[in-house]
Amino acid sequence: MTHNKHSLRERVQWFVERCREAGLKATHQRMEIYRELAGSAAHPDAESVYRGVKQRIPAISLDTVYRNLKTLEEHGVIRQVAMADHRMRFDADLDPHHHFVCTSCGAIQDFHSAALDSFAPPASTRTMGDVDSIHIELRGVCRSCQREPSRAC
Amino acid sequence: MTHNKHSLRERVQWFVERCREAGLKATHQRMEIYRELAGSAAHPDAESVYRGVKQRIPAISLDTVYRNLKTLEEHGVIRQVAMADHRMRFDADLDPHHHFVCTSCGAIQDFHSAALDSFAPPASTRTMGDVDSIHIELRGVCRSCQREPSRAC
DNA sequence: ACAGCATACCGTAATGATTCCTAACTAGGA
DNA sequence: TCCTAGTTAGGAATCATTACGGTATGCTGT
Repeated sequence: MTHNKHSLRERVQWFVERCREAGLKATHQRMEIYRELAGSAAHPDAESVYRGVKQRIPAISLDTVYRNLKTLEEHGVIRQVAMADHRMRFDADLDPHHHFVCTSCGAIQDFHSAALDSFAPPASTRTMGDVDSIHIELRGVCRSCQREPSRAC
Repeated sequence: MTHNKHSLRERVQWFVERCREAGLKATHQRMEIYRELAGSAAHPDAESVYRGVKQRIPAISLDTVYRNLKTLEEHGVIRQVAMADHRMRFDADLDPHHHFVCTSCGAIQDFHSAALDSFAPPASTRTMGDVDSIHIELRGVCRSCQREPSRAC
């Protein structure tokens, strides 16, 4: 299930074009890594992406997954989402959106908010530096965890 | 330099009371760890706290620092700040505030926003869970790094 | 001040996520 | 097809973080 208005096929095609522009080779492994990420709404970590891709490319190396996630992030094709459980997660959706993070199980859900999209940094941040991106996160306990406090989602 | 309206002495005193309430012993090491954190506006990671405390308690163990930071976080006395560079940083300021993160040197600066403090989560998040807090992160390059791109802040 | 008990401490070893190394391989252009 | 810079696989290395075992210390009641 995708979490984007474009089909997975369209997004992979878009991805290939971005790779060309960036001078990156559109290798089989690289495309499958992107496809795995774009096809998941769970904001998976590197290990999860690895497991998913491994089903289609059994010989894939974990390092290849890490290397490509890092490369793609550097080129702005995907985003990193920092979590408190010292695992980095990734997101292939570059459209403006925000995250609801469950402080109990760590699950991340996307949501949209026109009010937040139009948030302007207060004047007090001017002296700190130039803002490139804004990252908004709501924290709370998700419904599943409210029902079953012991279990992970 | 503190980043809080209360003096360091007041905050340590408050900390000791919170420890008592939580049934935690207010040991020398624990207090120094908190003091180190509360006295810094740099949101240090565990290693930095360790180095700072070590100047006053040379025999302190790195594990003691990690264990106490974790314990204090579990008791809500300090907060964890997740970073994309797979190191967790800590913050002794529990008042609502947000962060400007330099993508070049990793420095974190606090800022406040009354508008966000009173922000009401959109209806679409109702089904996800109950929102406890809103956390905003601005990413960009800080003034120091703009001047000296090569050096860390 | 002192005993008893739980908790916290230290040093070190282990774990888990991430990155490095390098020889072999591949995409994409000439 | 051929060349070559970029990429991969696999294992070893690194870094942050946590677990363990033995010892020491803070707290409570005497």
